Amino acid sequence: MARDLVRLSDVAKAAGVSQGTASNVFSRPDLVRPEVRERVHQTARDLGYAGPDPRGRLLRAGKSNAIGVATAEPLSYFFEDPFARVLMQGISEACDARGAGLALVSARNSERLAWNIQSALVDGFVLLCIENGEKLVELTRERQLPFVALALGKPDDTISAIGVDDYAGAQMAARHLAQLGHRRFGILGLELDDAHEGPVGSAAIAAATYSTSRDRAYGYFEELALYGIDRETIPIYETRSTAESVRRGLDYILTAGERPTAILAMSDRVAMFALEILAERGLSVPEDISIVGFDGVPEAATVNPPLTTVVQPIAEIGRRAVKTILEHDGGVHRESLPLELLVRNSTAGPSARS
Amino acid sequence: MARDLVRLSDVAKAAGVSQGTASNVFSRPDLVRPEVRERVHQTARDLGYAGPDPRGRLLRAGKSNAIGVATAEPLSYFFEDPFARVLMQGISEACDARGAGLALVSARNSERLAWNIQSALVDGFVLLCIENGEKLVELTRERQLPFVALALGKPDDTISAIGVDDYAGAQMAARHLAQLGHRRFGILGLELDDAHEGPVGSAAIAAATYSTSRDRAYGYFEELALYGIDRETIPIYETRSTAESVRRGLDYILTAGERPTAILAMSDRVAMFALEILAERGLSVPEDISIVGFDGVPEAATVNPPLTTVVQPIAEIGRRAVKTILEHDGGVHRESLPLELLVRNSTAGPSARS
DNA sequence: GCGTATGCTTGAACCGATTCAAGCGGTCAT
DNA sequence: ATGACCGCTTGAATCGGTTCAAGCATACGC
Repeated sequence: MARDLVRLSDVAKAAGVSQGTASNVFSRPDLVRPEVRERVHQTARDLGYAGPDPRGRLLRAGKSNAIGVATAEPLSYFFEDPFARVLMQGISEACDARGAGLALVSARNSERLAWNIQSALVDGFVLLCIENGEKLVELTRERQLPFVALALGKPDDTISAIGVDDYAGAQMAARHLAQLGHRRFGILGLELDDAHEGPVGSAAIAAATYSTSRDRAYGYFEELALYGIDRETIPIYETRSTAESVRRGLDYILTAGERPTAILAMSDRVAMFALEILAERGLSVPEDISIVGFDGVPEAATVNPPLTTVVQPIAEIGRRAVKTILEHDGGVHRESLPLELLVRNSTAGPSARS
Repeated sequence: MARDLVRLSDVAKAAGVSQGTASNVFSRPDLVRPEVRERVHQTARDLGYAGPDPRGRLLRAGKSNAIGVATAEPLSYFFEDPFARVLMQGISEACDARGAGLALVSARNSERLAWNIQSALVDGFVLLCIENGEKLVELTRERQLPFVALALGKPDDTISAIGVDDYAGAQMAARHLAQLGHRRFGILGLELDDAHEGPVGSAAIAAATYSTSRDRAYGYFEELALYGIDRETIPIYETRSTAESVRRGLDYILTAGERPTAILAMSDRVAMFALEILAERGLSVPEDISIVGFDGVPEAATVNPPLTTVVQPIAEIGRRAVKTILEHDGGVHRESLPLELLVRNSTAGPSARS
């Protein structure tokens, strides 16, 4: 009924103490004589006081004791996407441990996103730069709060960021396949620029907005070059991480030249779609074709066949991000975490029939 | 560097306008003459003003434009548990649509939980009462904000709640099995009270703290009674939703009397654990034994065999919860959503060999 | 030239707490 | 008896905005 009618000053007045004392009763009880303390508590109860309003406290204290995780995807992304989920587990673990709250910030349209970022009651941001990462960084920077970018597209030394060595990871994947004896490859890539899909050449890669895709591509190329494979002969298709997009990508890759015996996928998600589609077409993995993913999401272990992939320490990235925001409060902090190749059953040597 | 040094009043002073006007420049630009507006903006830029601080606005406006989702589980629960994830998808969808923010509130120990609830900057709470639900309700009630309880243990007409008709759902499950011809059952239950596990009888069920478990049990019983099955002959084991617990439950159920031909599980999670354990023991489902779950989480469709289950409109529950908080601001709002039996492959008629 | 409508701008009140220097009564040591 | 000190309480300042009634030009109609 009577919402928020009674405030600390009302309680103080009714109990016959100063507001300062009343405040102490709730925030620093040991400073108040037990007798007075009890009287104030009783008065508060009688009046139906809801306890110190965090809004007032916030203004005074300055800190909201919560961190925000922002992305340009819809909010449900946090609960759906395998990568995001593992990341959030790391983040929430770190928040739990530090007693910090967690606010999810996002929006589809950029106007609302801007507003949400401006008005989020947090002490810092973790930025999930999946798509439209630069916009996100720009908006957050205006807020003048500490933030750390994850998987940022463009490397920008002026902002804190935590990431992985995409280049080295891609090399591991390529090396694994090359050592298995593969010589004909196809690449299922991620977005190089916003809203694009299709076959791409070296030029497009060099001009990529997102360094993640570019670095992975270069890692593949450089490693394969050691085995005498010319990058120009490798079909590469930029997908949009949807089943349909991967289907088109596979079509292209499998028919662009002589059929590859191995596929390098830039994410587990893409690799898993590819697995399904290959099965539909009667191609068996790894007998007919090998495939290696990237990311190391949990689902990759349970698909059929279990996916060989380059695993990122996803949860650890999340933990470090929180730590960075809460502790490294001052300057720029950049960190690159190691990657690891996890060989499962989606890769094998090229068989005679290929 | 210079953090938060410049405030609206500084900008106003520097630009030679009143603070009121400066405020309008940012919040209601159309009220200010373009020329002045531009001058203020320019001054703000020169001074490095970060824009109106949400803390100040919050205090004045009263609304934080965010809802909190609280539970007594650790924060990572939101990203791990299948039920919670689908629920959060519904919640986040509704928040997105209304432009509301989302804050996750939780803590393992109840002291911290209390603090987190008291200090959360939100306009209302959705309470995920999994465990320790009453404590959660009590803490939230003190805050005097609108809230709605989900899956509340004890029915309490004085609080808003959204749930499902557990009783009817359980009936559907039991009826399905009975009509298939089953006459010997075992029940894998959920918690009746905190921190308990083991075989239970009618008395314990009647005295349950959590109505969810009780209602489901009664639904099973009443329906089976129609087929002449005495509830006292049905072994029922209260599990704790872990693999080990389910293993012990299964041990009990399978050996308490003549082996059942069908198992009624009070959650998909429990049913899925049971599926694994039965497979280990060489019992095939549904040939040797049928099993039906409860909840309808997405994973239930992909296990082997796909699980017959009673599906809850989980995401819809989430959506309605948000709607209730944001719109039904005043009184108590109680709602019960319909359940549906989804027959997949974990159930069949009892075979000759059983 | 006068009254009035129009359109910005101002100044002050207010949102709900926390904090801290100063005050005050009483105790203790000398 | 005096001064130092202790423990609790007070009052006022502060946090950073928003809002609204009132004020002040300027332009307009007649």
